[in-house]
Amino acid sequence: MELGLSLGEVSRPFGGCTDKNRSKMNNKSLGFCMGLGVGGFNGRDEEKGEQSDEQQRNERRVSADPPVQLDLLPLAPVPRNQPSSQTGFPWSSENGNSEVGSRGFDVNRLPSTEEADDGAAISSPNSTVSSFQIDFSIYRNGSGSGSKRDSEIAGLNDVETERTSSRASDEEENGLTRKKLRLSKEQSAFLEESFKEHNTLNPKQKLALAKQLNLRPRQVEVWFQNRRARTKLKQTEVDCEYLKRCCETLTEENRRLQKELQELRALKTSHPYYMQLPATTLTMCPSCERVATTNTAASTTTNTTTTTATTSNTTAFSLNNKPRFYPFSHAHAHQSAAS
DNA sequence: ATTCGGGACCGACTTACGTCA
DNA sequence: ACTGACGTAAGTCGGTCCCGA
Repeated sequence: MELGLSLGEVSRPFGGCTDKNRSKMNNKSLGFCMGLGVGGFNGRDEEKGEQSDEQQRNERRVSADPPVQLDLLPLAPVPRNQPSSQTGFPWSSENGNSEVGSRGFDVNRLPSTEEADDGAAISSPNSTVSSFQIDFSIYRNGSGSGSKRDSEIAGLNDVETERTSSRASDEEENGLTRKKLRLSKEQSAFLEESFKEHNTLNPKQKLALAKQLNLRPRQVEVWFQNRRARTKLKQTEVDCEYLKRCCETLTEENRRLQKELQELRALKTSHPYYMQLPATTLTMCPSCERVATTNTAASTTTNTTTTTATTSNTTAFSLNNKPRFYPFSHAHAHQSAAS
């Protein structure tokens, strides 16, 4: 059994928040998503025919123990298709233009040797690179708006690039562990955008991204893995904070109810005949949410007012926001007036 | 139809590097 | 210049799934 909470940009935290579901909720909505996994969800095989094996495998994994999902906060709509159209991800365009186009900055790799790294699919006639080309080379000469640090990070000049590449390749050739190299700001931003589109990659997407960013497919894969891990960690922290607040709220509610119970017991003690009412049917006014008895005992309703009914719905965890019913019903001025 | 081995992928955990205060 | 904290790229391990023999 799984209890899942997600707050913020929900990135498929558990089965109920699948990409598909989220796309129905204006995709990357900001919202709160709470789930209780009880198993038995059965609607995951729809539209499988249009998905790659990888996507299907991902969905199977995610929905293995799908929860009952509860969205607690309104979801802020985000215009659909914007990221896709702006960034032109390879998998979001099928115009068949397989031209590689611009060359990326070479941070970590020797492009000539990388093609064979994860298979030869890059040069496939069905390459999805197509219109996905962004000329990252504009960042290389430091003419952008970046600071000195930015230009150091993002705009590796040719000398640095050459040095970096040769260093990496030298170490790889020597069989040593390759030094960890930071992705450029633009590479990270681009990966980030694609992550917003798909937080998992199929092999096609991975290869296309790798080619576009001039990275090894393995680097793209690792980046997405780490990105998912970071998202999950962040989400856990947020959920933790939220649950903490919920706990505090419930503690406060509990304390108040205990106090109220004491008061009611005291009331019962001081008015021993107060509870000796015949069985009644409790009804509630929809406007003021106060309760009154409706049978012959209705005439016995009192004007005693407690704070309970009016405060119960201020609690975050009041069940379904339904007011509670108390046998010590409140006086119902307009109800009696109507009768 | 079932079993088994291999490959691909993932999450979790860890390591190590780069950056910054 | 040095150092510790932090972010993150990358390695490792175990689990799952799929596919073909």
